[in-house]
Amino acid sequence: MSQDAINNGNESTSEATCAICGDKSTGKHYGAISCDGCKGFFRRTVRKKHNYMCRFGHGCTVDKAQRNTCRKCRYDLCLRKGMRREAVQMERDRIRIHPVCTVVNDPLLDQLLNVEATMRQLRCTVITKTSDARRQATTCDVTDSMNQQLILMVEWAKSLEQFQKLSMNAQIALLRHFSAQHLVMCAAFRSIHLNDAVCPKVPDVNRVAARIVDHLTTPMRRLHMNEIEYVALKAIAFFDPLAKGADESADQIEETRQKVLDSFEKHVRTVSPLREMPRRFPNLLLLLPPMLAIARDLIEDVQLAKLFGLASIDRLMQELMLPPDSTTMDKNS
Amino acid sequence: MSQDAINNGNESTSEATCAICGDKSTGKHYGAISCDGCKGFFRRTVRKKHNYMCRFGHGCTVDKAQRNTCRKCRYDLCLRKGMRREAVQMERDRIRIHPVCTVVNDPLLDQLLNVEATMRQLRCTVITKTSDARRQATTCDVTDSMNQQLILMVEWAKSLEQFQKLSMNAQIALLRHFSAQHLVMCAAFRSIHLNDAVCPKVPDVNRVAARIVDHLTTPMRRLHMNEIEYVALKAIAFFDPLAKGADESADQIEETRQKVLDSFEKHVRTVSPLREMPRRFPNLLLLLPPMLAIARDLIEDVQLAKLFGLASIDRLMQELMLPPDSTTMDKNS
DNA sequence: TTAATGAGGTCAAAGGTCGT
DNA sequence: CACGACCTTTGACCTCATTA
Repeated sequence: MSQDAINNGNESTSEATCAICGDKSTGKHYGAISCDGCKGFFRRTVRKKHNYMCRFGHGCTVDKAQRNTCRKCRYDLCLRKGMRREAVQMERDRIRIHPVCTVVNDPLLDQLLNVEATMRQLRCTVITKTSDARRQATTCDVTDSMNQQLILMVEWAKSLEQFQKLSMNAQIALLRHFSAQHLVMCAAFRSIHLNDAVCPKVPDVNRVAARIVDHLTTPMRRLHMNEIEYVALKAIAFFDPLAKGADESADQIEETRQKVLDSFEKHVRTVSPLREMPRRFPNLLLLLPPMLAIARDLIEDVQLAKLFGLASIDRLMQELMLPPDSTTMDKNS
Repeated sequence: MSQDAINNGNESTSEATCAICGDKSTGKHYGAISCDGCKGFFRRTVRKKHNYMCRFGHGCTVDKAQRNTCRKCRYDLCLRKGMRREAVQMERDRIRIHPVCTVVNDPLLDQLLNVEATMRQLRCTVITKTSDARRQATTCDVTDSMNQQLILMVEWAKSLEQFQKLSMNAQIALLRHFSAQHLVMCAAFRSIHLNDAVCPKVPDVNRVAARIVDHLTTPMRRLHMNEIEYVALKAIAFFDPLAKGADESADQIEETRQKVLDSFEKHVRTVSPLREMPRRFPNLLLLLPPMLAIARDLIEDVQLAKLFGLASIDRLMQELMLPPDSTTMDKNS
């Protein structure tokens, strides 16, 4: 009887009781019978490489009520009771990729998204109108496609009230400054869900296309960049107070940029609020330098192509992508 | 049906509204839908065992504007709306061990700062050795100065263990990729505390110099960028996994970049955690695109200068700043 | 084949922080 | 010192692959 009582007592405590804090256990975790609390605590500690310090004398009681009072003593006890750091695995992929927030609550991002949707519809129209017949992908097609994109960019900008309010000079400056970046950014983002390359196999643009995929699309994919983040980043790149010729409106442009930046940051924090993906926001911003680099190479390519008469550079492309001093003797200017 | 309607009506307001004061709620706290203010107020009250008394007639209005007028009535309303004292837990372990730190506690940033200090000392040596006599600022002096900076950059990189661990190819790739950016970044940051321009008045480099001041130094000044932030940003720009030729070591480089990014972000949050300067961190990162743009212009200028024989391009500069295929028929190569 | 086990992840509601 | 906007941690409750 007494033996039974003693055995049962021992059994029931060790089987159903957390070896660390005495709470109800949910099985063996990382090598020790423990509760969900101590399990989670140990995993987070190992994953985040936490280093705790005891503010008292390393003799803190670790029970259900006080286990959160000192993390150092709790962690030490985890180890002493048999938990092993190696048993904690690498972080896995998310199970549910944020089913929430399909809707944006931010009016600014909302506006940008709406404009983007309008442009997407418009693109179909423009594209079918311009290159109606199915031809093989030639350099000509590529420049055609670029021209369409540039037309769309102008339309896109014009539908932004923040752009409308600017002086004509500033508007032109921003468009010129952004045009190549726009092409690159569009191509990169649109290729996220594609398996193959961005562009048709034209050797001339192939170099740029490959870099877009390697330097932009791949990182975007890795970051699971979504459309909201895309429109926000595009607006930040577009409203550049340093754009050549926009000096007088720089403050106004900067103000818009800061507003978008603010909404952008809030959004990213909401979508991936966790320590799960820290650095997500800065990493999205770090897409901008390579984007700029590729855009500049694209401009050089276009200049070269023009120089050798390899591409049909139309008026808009000339105006937007090539430096003003390179303008050919144009009667209209 | 009608009940449902009524409930839904109530729900929608009670979901987003603090049951105690009517402010915007942040969820359920201690048993009642409430705002952060009432949540904090209730916790402090319970933890500190406060006993309030109403100086009026126990009929005080508790709304967003007047909730701080009478603590007794606010507390009573908390209870009446469903908050439970038992839901407030005991004090936990501190999250932040380091209260305030004027000194950098981050080993990574510490390392970068130390290397920077060493380089500063070294610079004096190099400069006095190379341009010992006081000559007037000529194009030659400018290229001399650039050469010195490049030598320093190589030394700087070599003292970083994260750099030493890389393959030779990757090391060269990073140095080549960064050289022009290094010149621009150094110049920009060193000019923060200067009143006049960065460079001597040589027309050739004047264009770049002016842009450095306008596009980088001025924003840096406005952001009150400090040295820690400078070394961190420099490291982030330097460890670029997309550097041409560093592909095999890209993962290693990316890892270093992410570590610096992490420390950088933590630092900025510590130094200006305030509502005062939100967006400080992203704005520091947004210095990178203009930095890159100017660096590329600088390279073009150097190429032009070389083409017209205007500058003495020495071996190191040739190796680091000019594209590999532009190498002149050099006996040594 | 199914139930149990122990990895993983989720997210509401606790916690704490720190400029005002 | 209190307030409250903002950020982190906790742990009850899930999913999933492997195993008995």
